[in-house]
This record gives sequence, structure tokens and C-alpha cells, in this order.
Amino acid sequence: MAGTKRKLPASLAGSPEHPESANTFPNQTQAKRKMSPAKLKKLVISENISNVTAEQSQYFTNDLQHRLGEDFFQQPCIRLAKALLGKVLVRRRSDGTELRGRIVETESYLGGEDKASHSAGGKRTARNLAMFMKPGTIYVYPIYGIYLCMNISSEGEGAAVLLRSLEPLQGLPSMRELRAARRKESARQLKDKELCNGPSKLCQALNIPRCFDRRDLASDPEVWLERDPDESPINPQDIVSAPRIGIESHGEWAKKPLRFYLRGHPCVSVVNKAADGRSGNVVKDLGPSEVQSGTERPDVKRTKQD
DNA sequence: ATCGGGATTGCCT
DNA sequence: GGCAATCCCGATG
Repeated sequence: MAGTKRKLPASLAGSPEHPESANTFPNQTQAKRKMSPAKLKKLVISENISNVTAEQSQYFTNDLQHRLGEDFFQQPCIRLAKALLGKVLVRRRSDGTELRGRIVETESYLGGEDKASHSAGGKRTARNLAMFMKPGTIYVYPIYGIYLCMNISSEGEGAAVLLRSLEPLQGLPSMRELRAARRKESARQLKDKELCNGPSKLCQALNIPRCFDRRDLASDPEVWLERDPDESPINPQDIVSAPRIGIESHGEWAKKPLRFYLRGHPCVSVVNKAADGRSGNVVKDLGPSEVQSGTERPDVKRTKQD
């Protein structure tokens, strides 16, 4: 399948989804555009005309050309979590339309000794089986009875990367609909940057259902990952490492900086000011000791992670 | 068969 | 910033 250029049915070709608006984040420090110049030009045009129909040819772009294959996922968990930053998650819906979001925040769950991981201690259950499947396998699990979270299995026994937030790129009106469906009708409209800035929000916005659990990102026709052709390589100094969110009860492991996000990006769900001031791998002069807990390198087997 | 908790979110004060 | 919502899964008896 990979490398094969698929031709879309004519019925899909001529029926773009709802009007799509371009999405820019002026305040974004790394203001590099992700689209090809041609695509960008079209989107810029559509920005200036309300209710413009989506550029149809974007559905003909050769998605598979930039699709990430299984080799990409074959990396140690922390490395994959960082490598995922800047990559584009694509969801192709049954009507042929595509939703796209750029990954800007991830978390590593290492399995084994990682007490905060569903696979801690090598525990393998029906729920977390996908964490043990081949790298690139999607792990979707329900949380708090009402939400879902999406992970990607990495190299390493039971290791996976949680996707925490995306920068919405394409299909924003659809995302807004999907998100609004579960909110009060009286609630104000969500800002663009609020569409996917949380692990369960992105599942809603991209319509990722529970049944995507155990699917393969490298080969699934409905969901995949792309390299952004025009994205300049992420500078390691632009990756913030901070403690993971929502796992406070897990003691020492809660403090390890296994959350990664693009510095200054407006779509990050929770900014860690202490860690934000610091650059990725450089340890500058540190303040109070409590700050340091967020900077110490993860206490994991070097052999496994680098 | 029953019970308790959770890798979150949105609305309220 | 507090807290309810809501239910599946895994642990326990």
C-alpha cells in the first residue's frame, strides 16, 4: 500500500467538505508556514473571502508521498515523542474529507518501571494491549467515562506516546462542529487554538473513535501521520521538557520531564513556566530545588532511550 | 457480582 | 481555581 498512488473516486474529487478557512496563529513565535507555497497562496486567498469553498485540489495532493511509514515509529519512546512534534495527524472521513492537525505536545509513557504508564510493571490487559503491539499502533482508551485519549505505540515493551495537543490546520469548521456537539448550546464559539489543545479535545475534533484502538498508523486508510514538506526541522532548543499532566499520584515518576511541547506555541494545553524558560538539553543555572525536578533527565536506561 | 478510580473537560464561583 | 460529570476496566471477593 505504501508508495502506491491512490486515485480518488470522482464522486469524492468534486465534493470538498464544508468551507475551510485557513488558520494562522499570528502570535506564534515560530511563524513558519507549513503548507507548500502553492497551497499557502490558495489558503491565503480563501482567508480573505468568507465562505470560500475549500481548494479542491488539496484532496488530490499525494498524501502517501509524505505519509510516515513504520520505520518512523521504530524509535525509543522519548525520541519518538520529540520526533512527533511538528508532524501532521490526518483523519480521512468517510465522505472523503480530511482533517489535519500539527502535533505540538506529546507525553512519553515508558512501560515497565514507569509507574504512571498503563503498562507499568509489564502489565498487559485487554485495554492496553495496543501499547505492546508494533510501533505505530494506535492506542485509544476511554477516560473518566466520557472522553478518549490517543497514543502511538513506540519501540520498547509497552511504551507509547500520548498525543496531547494539535495545531488545527485543515477542516476547522468540521472540528468546531464536532467539539461543539458536546458543549452547552449557549457556550461561546471556540477559538481556533482551543479546538485541539488537549488529549481528549483532539480526539473529538478529529473524530477519533474508540474502535481505532490497535490500528496501524502506517497503513490505515482513515488515519495516518504526515511529514510537513515545508516544515523546517524542529530545533531541539524549541522543545520544552516538563513533567507530565494528571499523574500526580505516581510519586517520583510524576516529576520526570516526559512531556514535550513546542516552546511558545499557542496550542499547547498547559504551559510550564519554569520549564519554558529553559532550553531543551541545556541545563542553565537553576533556581529553587522544586524547579529542578522538572529539569532532571528522565531516569531511564540510556541504552533504551538514546 | 461488586467496587473504586482515572494520562480530562467545561462550567461555575 | 474548584468540582461535578460519567462509565469502563481491572482488581477483589
